[in-house]
Amino acid sequence: MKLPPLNALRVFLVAAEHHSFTKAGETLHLTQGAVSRHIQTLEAHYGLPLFVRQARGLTLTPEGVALFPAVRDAFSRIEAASEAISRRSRELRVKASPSIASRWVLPRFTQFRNRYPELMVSLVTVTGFDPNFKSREYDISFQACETQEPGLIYHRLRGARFVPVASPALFKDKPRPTIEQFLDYPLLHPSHEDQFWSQWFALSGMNPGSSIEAYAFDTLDLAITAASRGMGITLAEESMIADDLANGSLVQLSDVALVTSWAYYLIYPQELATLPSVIAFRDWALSEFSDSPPPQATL
Amino acid sequence: MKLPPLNALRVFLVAAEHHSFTKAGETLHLTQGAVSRHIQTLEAHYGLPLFVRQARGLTLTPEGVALFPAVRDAFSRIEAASEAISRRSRELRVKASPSIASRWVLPRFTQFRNRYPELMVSLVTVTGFDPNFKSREYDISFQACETQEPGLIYHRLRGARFVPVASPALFKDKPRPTIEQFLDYPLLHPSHEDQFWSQWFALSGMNPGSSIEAYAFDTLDLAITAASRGMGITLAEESMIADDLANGSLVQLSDVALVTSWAYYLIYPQELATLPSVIAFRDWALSEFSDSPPPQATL
DNA sequence: TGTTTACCATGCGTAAAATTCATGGAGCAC
DNA sequence: GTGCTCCATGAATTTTACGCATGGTAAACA
Repeated sequence: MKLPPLNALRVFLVAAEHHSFTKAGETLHLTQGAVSRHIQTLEAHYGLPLFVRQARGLTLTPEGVALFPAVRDAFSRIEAASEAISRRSRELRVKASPSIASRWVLPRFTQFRNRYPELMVSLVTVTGFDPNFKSREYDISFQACETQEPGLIYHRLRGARFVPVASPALFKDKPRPTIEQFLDYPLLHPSHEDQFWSQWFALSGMNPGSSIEAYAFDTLDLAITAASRGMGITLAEESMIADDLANGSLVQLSDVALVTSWAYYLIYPQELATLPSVIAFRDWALSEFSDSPPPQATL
Repeated sequence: MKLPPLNALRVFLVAAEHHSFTKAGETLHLTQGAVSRHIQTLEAHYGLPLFVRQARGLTLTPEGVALFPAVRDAFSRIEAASEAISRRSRELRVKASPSIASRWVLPRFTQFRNRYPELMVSLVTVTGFDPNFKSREYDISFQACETQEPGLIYHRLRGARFVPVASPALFKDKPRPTIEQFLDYPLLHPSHEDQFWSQWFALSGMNPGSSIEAYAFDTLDLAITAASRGMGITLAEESMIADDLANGSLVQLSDVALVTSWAYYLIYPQELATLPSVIAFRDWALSEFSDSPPPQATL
């Protein structure tokens, strides 16, 4: 393949559009002389003139006329493809369940946006999980799961540990309840399905039998919010209540923690692994949401 | 318009085709390091990787995959257009009538081809004249004419001057005929239409009346050829018989020359005036077929 | 007609970019 | 481990691009 000098071609394109070397130079932030030389280079390459230089403006030779649309189309094709892949590197859609979004991600999100101001990060809080990212509604996902799908990359963030918490206002002047006294209060359940409370009581050495009555909530987040408003005692995932414990809106009522078989992961498709936006978010998320130290809110 | 570095794009294209920087370097006559740097430039421009470097071969990232066909198509578009206009600069189709072709052009044609070996020159000998070059069957034309069409460029080569010639063998041992004795021999007429012989006799001060019987030929060339074979006396255009006079196959029988109102021109469309091939041929033809000195054959 | 004006061309010096060379390092095969 | 094959990279060099200033030309102007 014997291509003409490509930079000269771009100069040719602009000069042909302007019918002027001088104006082309202004557009390209070049001097008129530089434009003239580029055109000369191109004309030397083809061995024929592309412009007819007249004192009264510049016109294209038939060869220049033939070349012009090809160059214009070629460059606009490159421009379109470049624009498409550039956009992908600047945008990032992060998916998280409502609980994780409000309790984990949102408190730290501004920090990330400040560190990477050129990234257009958006938070998607669809419930449910598209296991293969087929819908392409998001690029990277915070997700609790037990099994792994092929084609996806999983970074384990932390296991889930549930501890009992309640608003201090719930007890007013009374002392905080012992485990045995939990049943005197409304028990809030962070799920409709899992039997967190009975598992936790079993772990504590109690067997309350079928006497557990709990108000079930859709999400972990709602149960925590309800508890902090004094509606009762809930089991809360440890990493989600750092803020509330710190500002006193919740108190932890026991050190007994229910550890689930599943864990929280950061997940993204293998083919996005090279995107700088994905890499940046992954590295940041792994350092922020890592296992050992319960994360501190940094608003 | 914000285009990526174009030379780097070409390197990217070749590297993507070879799945190897080293092989791309060989193809492009560059070192492997230079290719590596070009790719780095491009990746820095986009802010994302285009290749996945593995010890076992090179693969494209999804962004590289997206970019590849656009670059390939864009460059092949440029290449096609370049090829088209390059070909136009290397090819030249010269039109001449059979007479001019065989008597003027052909004897000197090899000289031109030797001087411009890169030009693909072809000789088109259609009879008749497409006055506006509309058929596009030829680029430049030797043509006898009186009027000029707009949009065409005319270079006058020489007026036509007809003188009587014959083969010396026609007269054997007899002396060459005087003008009065011409009628004793067959008169060959180089045209079906024009009355060259009667005009020429008038010019010589003779009035042979209607007694002129002439064998008419289609072209000037045929009449000359017939005369050189001893078939009779013909009027021949001066510039077409230099060879024959020089090698003795024809002798000129009088200095009286019939000058026509028309002349021979070299003609080409204005829009081809910038083509180097046209310019080269025009300059050569003007010096070769110029008016004053009767051209010498240079085979 | 002479002058101005608006172009493009070009010689020269400099700044920037491309390229090479030599070397280093990482993964794979044996 | 050892060799092999790639790609990355620091430093030096060559090449190229560029700006500046100037010159030339043809149209427009007055």
